[in-house]
Amino acid sequence: MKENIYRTHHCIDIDKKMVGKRVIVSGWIENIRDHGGVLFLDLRDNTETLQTVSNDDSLFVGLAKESVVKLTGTIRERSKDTYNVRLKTGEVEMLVEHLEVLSPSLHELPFNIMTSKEASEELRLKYRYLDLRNEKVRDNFKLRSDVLHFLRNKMYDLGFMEVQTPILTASSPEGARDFVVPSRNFKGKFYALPQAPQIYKELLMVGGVEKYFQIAPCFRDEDARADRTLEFYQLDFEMSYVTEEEVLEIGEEIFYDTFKKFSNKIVSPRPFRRISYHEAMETYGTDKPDLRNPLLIQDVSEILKDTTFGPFKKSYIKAIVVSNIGDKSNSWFNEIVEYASSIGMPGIGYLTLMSDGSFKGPIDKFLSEKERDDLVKNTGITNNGVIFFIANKRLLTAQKQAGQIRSELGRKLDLIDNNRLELCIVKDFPMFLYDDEHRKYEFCHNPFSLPHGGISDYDKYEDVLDILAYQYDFVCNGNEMASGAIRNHDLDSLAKGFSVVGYTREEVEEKFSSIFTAFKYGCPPHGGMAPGIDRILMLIKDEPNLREVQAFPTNASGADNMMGSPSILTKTQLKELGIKVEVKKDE
RNA sequence: GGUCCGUUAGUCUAGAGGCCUAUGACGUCUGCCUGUCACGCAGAAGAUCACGGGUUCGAAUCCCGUACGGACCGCCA
Repeated sequence: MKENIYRTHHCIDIDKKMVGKRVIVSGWIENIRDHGGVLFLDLRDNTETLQTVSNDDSLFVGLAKESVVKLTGTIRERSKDTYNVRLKTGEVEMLVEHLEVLSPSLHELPFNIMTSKEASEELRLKYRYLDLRNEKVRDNFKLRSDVLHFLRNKMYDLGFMEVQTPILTASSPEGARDFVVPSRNFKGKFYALPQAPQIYKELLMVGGVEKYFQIAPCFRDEDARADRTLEFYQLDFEMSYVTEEEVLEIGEEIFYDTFKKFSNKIVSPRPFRRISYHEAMETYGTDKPDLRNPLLIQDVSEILKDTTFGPFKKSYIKAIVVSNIGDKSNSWFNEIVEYASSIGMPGIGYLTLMSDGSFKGPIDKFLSEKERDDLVKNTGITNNGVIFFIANKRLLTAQKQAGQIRSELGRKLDLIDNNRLELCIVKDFPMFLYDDEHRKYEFCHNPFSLPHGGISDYDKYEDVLDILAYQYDFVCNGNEMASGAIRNHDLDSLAKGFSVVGYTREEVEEKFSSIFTAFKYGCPPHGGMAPGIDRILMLIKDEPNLREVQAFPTNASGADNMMGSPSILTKTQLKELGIKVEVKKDE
């Protein structure tokens, strides 16, 4: 370590070899122990804690923990019986000759530094700088730094070029709400913060950057969740002249190598399983399946198509078979029923297969002999197993509810192996979904994705819902980790897609004029994706929420009580921007 | 926009209509202690039980509303 006026050494460098040397160290007072005649002061710096000692009762008087001090003294060996094996400096101590308070701390702290993770998140975020003094908290950011370093190196090694794209950009229709920034020079106009550098990276392809990447901040003005914050970072990349598989292989390398290097968990081997969106919805009831959960969803609509049980009639019926839980208590099953009710299911049927081959359960009396036989034959249920039935007249609802029941059963039965990182790739997303509520089509994912058959798909399929796109998500343990696509660079085809969701060609050309103009000058076929940095870190560190891996996050409502943001502007600021604020009072 | 959960000294927490003049631990302050290391011992201070209203003879405790915090649904191409 370089010497300066504050230190000749960091604590970590002080060991037996230093005995007899006069050193200067600076850092925080972690603790003071007064034994009457001998006093200990633990000094913590960025690297380690060092015990210092004085026989002068007056030297440490009035000092508050967490004050910043500079200590000058001589290193001496401790007697063997007072070694502290928990400190790397534990065989030595400093006999303090001089103490200088560089910056005192208040005597009473908002929380104990060493156990800050036990304090409420609200307090931790308000005093994040104190929280960060806890090495366990700071570890996440050391890891974040290491992962960013690793990813950046990897992208350079793979031949990608780092390009930084604007933070002040244009608001775009479709997608999430934009955060907007008023313009002073163009009164009444606004910049928007990027939800992702989507357009820019495609323009880079047009500009001849064949392999682009960026560790890009993304902003979305939507309500947060444990795994969703207003701003987050993506390893955004895009490549020219590639097929879907080639992009997926790069993605696999990034995820596999990163998890392998930084996590102790078992990482699923490459290649990751490819699962079509259709299969994911049918088998897992979600487009982000947790493959650690061994339970699978089966469709029994055909077997029960003539059922006499009212709630099953004319419905899509999904089944989940669980082995060996037939002897669970009534209250256990009641909890499942309650859970089903809590997610809006009118009820959930279940049957237990008894050793004599009969079923036990409230809906057994509605089954015909053939239905019973077919269920046993087709579902693979074994003695003492239970079939749960999830039925709904809408396919998507039946699938999603079955997915939620699958997750709940997995949790409740402790079927999730927390020591694994199970990755898969969900692909072949439909280009469009139908929004029942608003009675219109909408893009399933990204409007700029390429349909499998290009523009000809719009002629090939009578129903646009049948059009599949080169669109893919990387999923790990039930979390969406990355999203990407082979993009559509054919203007007619793009415009066709937008027309399905209700935009005229003119509107599209205007709203996306940059890309619609650029593509007229020769655009290489291209595709890419964007792994979420924060979620990768969250999984590696097993943190329950994203905020634990962000240095200064907002709270779950999007407010920052440390900085006081969002905040009001002064009248002068507003005037300069030409903005008048009218806050409607709720009545 | 909606649903659910929470809010008690600086911090974490006990508390289930009268045992509350509110428990314990940590922290803070004072004193004692020459080998501790989350030192120990003795003592002290520190809480309008988030706020407003209601029910009740009586509310930290039950009800309603508000604020704040969290999880989820909607939303997140």
